Amino acid sequence: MPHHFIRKLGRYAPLSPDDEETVRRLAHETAWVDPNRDLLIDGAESREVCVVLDGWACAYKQLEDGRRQIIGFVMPGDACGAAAVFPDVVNYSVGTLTAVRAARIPGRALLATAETHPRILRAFWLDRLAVSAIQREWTASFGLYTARGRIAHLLCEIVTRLRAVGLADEDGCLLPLTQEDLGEAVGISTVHVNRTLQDLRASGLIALKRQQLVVPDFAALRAVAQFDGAYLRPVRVRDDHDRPAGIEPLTGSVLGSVLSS
Amino acid sequence: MPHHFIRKLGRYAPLSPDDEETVRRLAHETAWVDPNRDLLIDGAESREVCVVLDGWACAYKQLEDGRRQIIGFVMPGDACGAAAVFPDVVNYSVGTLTAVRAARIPGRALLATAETHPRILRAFWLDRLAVSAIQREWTASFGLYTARGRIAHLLCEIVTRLRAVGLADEDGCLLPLTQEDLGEAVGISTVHVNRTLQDLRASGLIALKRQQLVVPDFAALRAVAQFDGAYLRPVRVRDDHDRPAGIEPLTGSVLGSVLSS
DNA sequence: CTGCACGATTGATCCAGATCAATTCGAAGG
DNA sequence: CCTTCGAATTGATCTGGATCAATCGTGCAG
Repeated sequence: MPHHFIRKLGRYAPLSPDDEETVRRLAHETAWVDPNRDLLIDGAESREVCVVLDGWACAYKQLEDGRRQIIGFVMPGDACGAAAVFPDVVNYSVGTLTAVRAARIPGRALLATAETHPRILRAFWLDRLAVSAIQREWTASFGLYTARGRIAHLLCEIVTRLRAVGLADEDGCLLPLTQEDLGEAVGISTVHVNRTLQDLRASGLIALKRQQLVVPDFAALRAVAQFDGAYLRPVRVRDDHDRPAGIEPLTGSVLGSVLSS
Repeated sequence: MPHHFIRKLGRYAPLSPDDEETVRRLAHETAWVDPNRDLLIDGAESREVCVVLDGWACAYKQLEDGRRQIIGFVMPGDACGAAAVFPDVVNYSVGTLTAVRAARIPGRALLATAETHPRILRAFWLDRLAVSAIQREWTASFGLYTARGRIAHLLCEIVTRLRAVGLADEDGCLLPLTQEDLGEAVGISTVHVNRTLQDLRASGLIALKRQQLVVPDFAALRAVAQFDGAYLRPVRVRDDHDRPAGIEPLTGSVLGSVLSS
């Protein structure tokens, strides 16, 4: 079984066999969680990072009246919780959408590993930055596009992210979301999600049967969504020989002192 | 003249006089920038952090057809650019809304400082985390609330953030935004912004004349916006004596190795 | 096989907000 | 005082999407 978390991290920094083994050990203890359970609860203090290895979850905020807004999807290989490094109170929840196999990594263990495996930490941080970029993209998508565009945009994001972990092939992927989930994510009613999907289907942009999403012409869907996947591509960091004179790799003890303040 | 950047950082970590002096020196070289100029351009590579000391700017994304979406405001004391630590290509622009006094801190200088002044780095990071939290909040606000709620929510955010740097008093603040700016921020047409503001005024929730925003009853406005400012409050990080046994402050060289990969 | 439950689908109606088109106001400059 | 220009305001009309209310389809437990 491919390890989606390792594969994901590997996109951000080249991991040595030792790095990979270390990550595998960090996330070794896994457990299956039922659909519709919370992995992380709004307002709770979290000292560990939760890694989803299989299945889908979502970050969301919920109102007293029951309405909820999904603010991001957590897919195989994705991590969530605790701002990743600082023990902190999170101000959103993370709930499973399907059955999920998850690993909990104590912040302490992650930090200890960071000490000795800088590439792991780097990959982890870059992944967090990618999450921020996605969040910005959602904001823009909400403000600028109509239902059609928003859904198309979301589907582009999902396919692109799944491809990164090898869970989507050229022309589609598994999409274990109900139309209600989609609606809560893009901020439109279930009924309208249904009609919008029909519209996209009629335009030949997607096919969606059972939980199989097929995108016959990704470029066409991208055009509708005005989707530019650049924000999802791992940042290129220049090699050492490419670094301008004067910028030296730092060597002091930084992260530790920051945490202990 | 109060130094808003220092004041802002001081909220996240107690800064020693030396820390403060160091920040002051880092951000010493400032320049005034006209309104409607870009501090940061979408797609450009950035190796420095830009700190706004006075005036307002905004992060935004722009479409070919000219429409733009503001994805966040940059107010006195706020920093932007380059994911703060990693030299990187940014996928959004930052433009001034008013005249702005800004300082550019080379990533290199910031990192060197981080080495010797952990509290500064910590404050800086926590500030970045707060920005992420705000972004999540915007996503939720867009999906869940109607124009009235979104604008109320935005005003609550603005007042709360300005209070943190001493630029808002109990009952209001300066709001140097046009109705068009507001519209681009909450994803509503200018005309409707106008009508919504009138509505809020009629409800006695706000008064807005020239650029002065008055909020006679903040609690009432919060209620309309379902605004919970917890996400803007600096995270409490426990003191050393409060740390559970086994969690030691780390001391290895982490950040540097990460950057040099 | 039958009933059940949940998700997808459809139809009809209603409304928040967009869009288009003026008009008014206010501050700065001549 | 008069002009000008950007921003605020107002009115009229149009539409994307919400809402309410069924109905249909399908996998599943008894």
